[in-house]
Parts: sequence; structure tokens; C-alpha cells
Amino acid sequence: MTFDDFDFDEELLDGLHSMGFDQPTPIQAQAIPVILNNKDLIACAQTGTGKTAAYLLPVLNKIIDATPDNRHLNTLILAPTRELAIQIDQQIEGLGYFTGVSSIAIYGGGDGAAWSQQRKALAEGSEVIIATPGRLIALLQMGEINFGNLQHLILDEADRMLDMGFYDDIIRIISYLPNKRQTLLFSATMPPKIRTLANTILNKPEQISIAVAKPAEGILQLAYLVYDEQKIALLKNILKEGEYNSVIIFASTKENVKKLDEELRRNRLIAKAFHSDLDQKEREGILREFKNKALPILIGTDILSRGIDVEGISLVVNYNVPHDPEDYIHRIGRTARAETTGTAITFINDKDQRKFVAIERMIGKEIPKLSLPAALGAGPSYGQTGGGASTTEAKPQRKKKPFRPRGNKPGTPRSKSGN
DNA sequence: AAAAAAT
Repeated sequence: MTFDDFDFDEELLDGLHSMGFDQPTPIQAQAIPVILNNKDLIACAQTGTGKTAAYLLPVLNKIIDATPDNRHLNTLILAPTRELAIQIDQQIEGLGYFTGVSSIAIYGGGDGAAWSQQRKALAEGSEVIIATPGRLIALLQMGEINFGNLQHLILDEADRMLDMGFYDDIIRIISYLPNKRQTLLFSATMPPKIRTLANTILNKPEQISIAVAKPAEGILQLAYLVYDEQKIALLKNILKEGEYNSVIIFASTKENVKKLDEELRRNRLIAKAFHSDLDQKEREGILREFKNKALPILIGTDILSRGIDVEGISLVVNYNVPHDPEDYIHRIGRTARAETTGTAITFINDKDQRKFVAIERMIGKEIPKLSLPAALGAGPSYGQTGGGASTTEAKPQRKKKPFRPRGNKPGTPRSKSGN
């Protein structure tokens, strides 16, 4: 199967070929006909599967097929992070280069210039808006956007948006949209909350599922059992081997990211931190440097874990085991994109062993544990879970405590139970 | 349990 089978317009095929697209990926092969057929869609698909183009291509094609007087604000795409919104916009610019479709990314955090730029683009009549929820709602309340003729609503990374508490915002945004529209929902996972959302905002959707929660074949996954005090030395050791030219290091908190950044700079490694405390301008500048290979090492929170597509990342380091097992797949998926290869190394301290076992269970295989370089001394041993029972042991029957009111008088607040 | 997102 090739893209020519979809009967796309020439201008779109030109953009497609100039972007190096050749064969449709499985999600594209399945989603494109459904979308061209004007059906609502729930698609279960990870990033890195070609999901963005799967909805952009048919939507762009429908826009250029519309009669000239119908070339109004046509499509709204919602995304969880600003960087993702920017990236989707860039992909429209690439794929739609020869189509003349106009788009604008709408998101917060910018200065006054960003505000006026967004308003100007809206006034001039962008056909596609890619937005994070907050700023979009602000503009809607100011009456700056008319969605009266909207044809398509697309929710990208819907599960992440719900994780971030955007349910009410999404419903609110939809209240500004026409009921007669095509809605497409993309999500890496399908928890009940997503089902509820889908039942509320989709109309007789078709469903496709591509996602097997499996990392790409080309990723070599490794791990170290390591105490917190040894992590910096281990990281320096890995980075100074020097065979990695483009590296993302994930840490679980902004504080950890900042500390790590200082530490690496002290060691004359060229690194920068990336997290939500930075100015939006800085965020965009740093990401650009990293994409251009002017910056070899990026240290970030999970703001970077989903969707961010940078070519040629050779190594991902999980300085902490991610809180959410899903994030592991997303994090390591930053490397080995588009059929290349890469390495993902996870640092597991004694407390994180349980979380890592959950990850191994999810991906259905055990990740090899490397021994620490001799200079670092011994790390924690496997099965050590920071005092708790080993996860590999059978769960002992939990004793049911008989309910006892502990002498509280009715109506008096209970003392904080220690749980 | 952490992060992100409007000002």
C-alpha cells in the first residue's frame, strides 16, 4: 500500500514526499479511510506510530477540497503541552507546504507579542488551530474565535490531557463548537475516563487500536541498580564514554532536573535543563538548539516524555524510574525513532525497584541489569525494596482489621489516621 | 507521588 491509494490531492502528495513519507504506517492505513469517510474515530495509538500524520493528511486533504468560499476556520486540534502544539503546527507546515492551508499554534506563556500574533492570525482566518486548553478558553471568552463553521475536532494525547485535569476544560471548549462536526480522539491508553469522554463527545465512533504497549524494536534497554549517592558518578561515567552525541536525561521532579543540570555543567558537560519553570521563550530556544544538535544533552521532566520528536537521539537516561509505567514507554520512545536504533538506560534505586518491576511486567520482559563500574562500589542488590516485602514473593493474606471507632464520639472529627 | 496548563 502507498499513499497514492488514498487519492490525495497532488499538492498534499508533494508535501508528503518532500517530508520523506513513503509507506503509510498501520495507524495511517487504518485511520485515513475512516477520517476521509467523515466518521468519528477513537484511535488507540502511541506516539511514534505516525499518529499525527494519520489525522493531518485526511484533514488537510478535506480542507483543500473545500470550495474557496468555505476556507474558514475548519479544524481544532487540542494537545496537552505547548511544545506538542508547536510540533503539530510544524508538521502541518511541512505536510501542507504546497497546499496553502494556514495554521496557528495557540498556547500560553508567551509575552504580549505572542498574544497579538495569535490574535492577528485568528483575525486573518487561520484554517487550523492547534491549542493547549487554557489559552484557547481565554480567547474564546474574549470572543476572539468563531468556531461556527468548524468541521473537525481532534484530541491528541487525550489520556494525558485527562491526567492533567483538562476534562472540564475540554467540555467547556466543546460548548463553543457546532454539534455537527467530526471528532477524532487519539489516546495511548483507554482507561474508563477516556471511555466516558468518548461517549460524551463522539458520535457513533469507529474504533481502531494499534497500540501494543511495546517499545520500538530498535531500543536497547538496560538498567543499573544504584543508590542515589552513586547516580551522578554513574551518569558522568556513561556520558564521558562519549559515544552518545544527543542525549535526553529524564528526572522525576523539576528540582532534580535543576540539580542535575548544575552538576553536569560543573563537570563541563554541555547540558541544559528543560521544565515548566522556564520562560516559554527559553523553552522554545532550548528545544531548537537540541533539535539542531547545537546542544548535546537535554535534562527534562516528563513534559518532554510525550510526543516530542527529535531526530537522532542516541541515548535516553531515566535518572529516576518514572512514576507512571506508561511514561517509561513514552520516555524511551524519544530514541530509536523512525526505524533507527538507540539506547535507554534506567537508574533504579532501592526504593524504585517495585516501580520498575511493574514496568517490566507491562512490557512483558525483564530488562538486563548491568553491574556498576568498579570505581563506584556496590549498588543495591536486586529484590531489595527499601524495607518493604519483595514484590516477587507471594502476597501474604492481608489481615482484616475489625472496625473499631476508637472511642470517637459521634460527630467529632477523626484524628488523622496514619494509613 | 510528579508534572503540566491562563493571567
